Amino acid sequence: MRTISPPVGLPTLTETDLVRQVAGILTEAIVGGRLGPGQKVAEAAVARELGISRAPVREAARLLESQGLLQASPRRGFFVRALSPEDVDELYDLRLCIERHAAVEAARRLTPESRAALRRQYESLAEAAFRDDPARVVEADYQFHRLICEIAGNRRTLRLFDGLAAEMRVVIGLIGRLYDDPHEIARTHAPVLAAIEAGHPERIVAHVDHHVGVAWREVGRLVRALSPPGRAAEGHSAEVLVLASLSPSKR
Amino acid sequence: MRTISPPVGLPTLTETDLVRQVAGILTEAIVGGRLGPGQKVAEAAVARELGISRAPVREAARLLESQGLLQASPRRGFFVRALSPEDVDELYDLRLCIERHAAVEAARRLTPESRAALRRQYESLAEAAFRDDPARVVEADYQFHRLICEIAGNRRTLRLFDGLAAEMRVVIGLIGRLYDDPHEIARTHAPVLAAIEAGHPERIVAHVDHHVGVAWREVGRLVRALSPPGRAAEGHSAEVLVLASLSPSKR
DNA sequence: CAAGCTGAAAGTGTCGACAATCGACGCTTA
DNA sequence: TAAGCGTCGATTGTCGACACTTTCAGCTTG
Repeated sequence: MRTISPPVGLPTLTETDLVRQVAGILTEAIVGGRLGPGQKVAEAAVARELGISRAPVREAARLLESQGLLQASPRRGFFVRALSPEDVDELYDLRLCIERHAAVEAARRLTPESRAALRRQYESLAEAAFRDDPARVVEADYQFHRLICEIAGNRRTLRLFDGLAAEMRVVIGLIGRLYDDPHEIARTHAPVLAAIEAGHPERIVAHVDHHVGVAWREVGRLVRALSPPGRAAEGHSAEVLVLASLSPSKR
Repeated sequence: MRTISPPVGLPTLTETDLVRQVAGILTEAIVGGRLGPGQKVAEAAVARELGISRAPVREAARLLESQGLLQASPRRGFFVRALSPEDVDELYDLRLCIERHAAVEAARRLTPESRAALRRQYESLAEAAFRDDPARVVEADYQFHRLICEIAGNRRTLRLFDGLAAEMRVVIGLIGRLYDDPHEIARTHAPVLAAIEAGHPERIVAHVDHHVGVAWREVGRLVRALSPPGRAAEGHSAEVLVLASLSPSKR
């Protein structure tokens, strides 16, 4: 689970919270592709597999529902949210909207430290691309954009970004390697970094628009290609889910 | 409870869901000011008062936590989120960001029907302002902006807007009458409506910026004024909460 | 008199159980 | 043979209970 934005003044209490643990496990299973879109998430099965009762599972499912990862159907249970092409458009439309704003704001607030961090993140991305490591490219890509939101300094925007990213990862996890040419990522990220460092709002917006737009079209194309026959993952929930086990702290 | 986006093709099933009912009741109590910021929401007390068990209350509380209305403190319970001046800034920063975008998009997608609906909403607002009815002004104001997001056609943006609005209403409900001069609302809304109808992106952004900016400063000022001594509402949870009762359908 | 300690009370986290409901299978019937 | 209906199993929605934690009032002590 990503660093949950520390509420206000709470000491970021123990993570020995079954609900959050289960939410993390389910999230990981979903974005990792082990739970495919449309697949049912039976609370009893999850509880049995994790060796806990159904109550924490229910609450975790409710949490993930509010994040858009699961979809609740009353009296029928929870299902992994299946993303339609329209969903992808909505997701990217919203993401572009906030990321433009965040990038401009990040440039305004850029400090030597955050600037260095952003550069480091870019380097890490470029290296992953150079090594042709799709998984790490996706991760570094995500972290780069997340860092921009973080530097912008609006915790709500950051939380929103995390939520959008989680939803998208359902798709991305499915697709596996997102880009045919990993090097293209580095190429489209560089101008964004440069624009933020230069601090010209119009240029920032233009480059963010271009960069996110590329990803938008790419993902949209892939989802559209997968969408009609994508019902293959309607698997039954009877089978074992192979969830990650709970941390050994408790039980 | 807002119109839950009809999943895929489901017939918008029964709302006889205790969890959602409780969530609605608590939301109403919070935005209505009966539960003040920082006040504890003891699940046992709520369950007792509503005559149900704690399980649905817990899940509803988690739902509201994800919406930002409540704040969970492990092992200590749920508290009504108290908004600091920084929170207000974050909220409005994000709201401005998406509302700009939504207004431009709404203008692009404006149909005769949606245009008429927007005008109607504006009229309703102007009338409430003319009659000097603060409660209805706040409501009509909200509905006007919500309609813009709705016309923009991105369901996620709309949901986000609803979430932000709910958080803000915690403050607004406290403040009571938001504006000293209700007529000013009508004055600052008119150019927004006109700009959307005209369809000039730059003008739309400019007017939305101005209009939301006014509200931002206004709310910010009020919250800042209330913030230091605002701890008065630290009431105990032992007292009766006077929640709205459950619909008579069940139990 | 203030500070720390101790105990009880209240409240949360989790569990197992039961009833209501949904979906599926098989049976009856035209 | 196909459509309609009833029954059964599985799963959800909700409940009450128990253990542990936190809180707070009263007491002890420096």
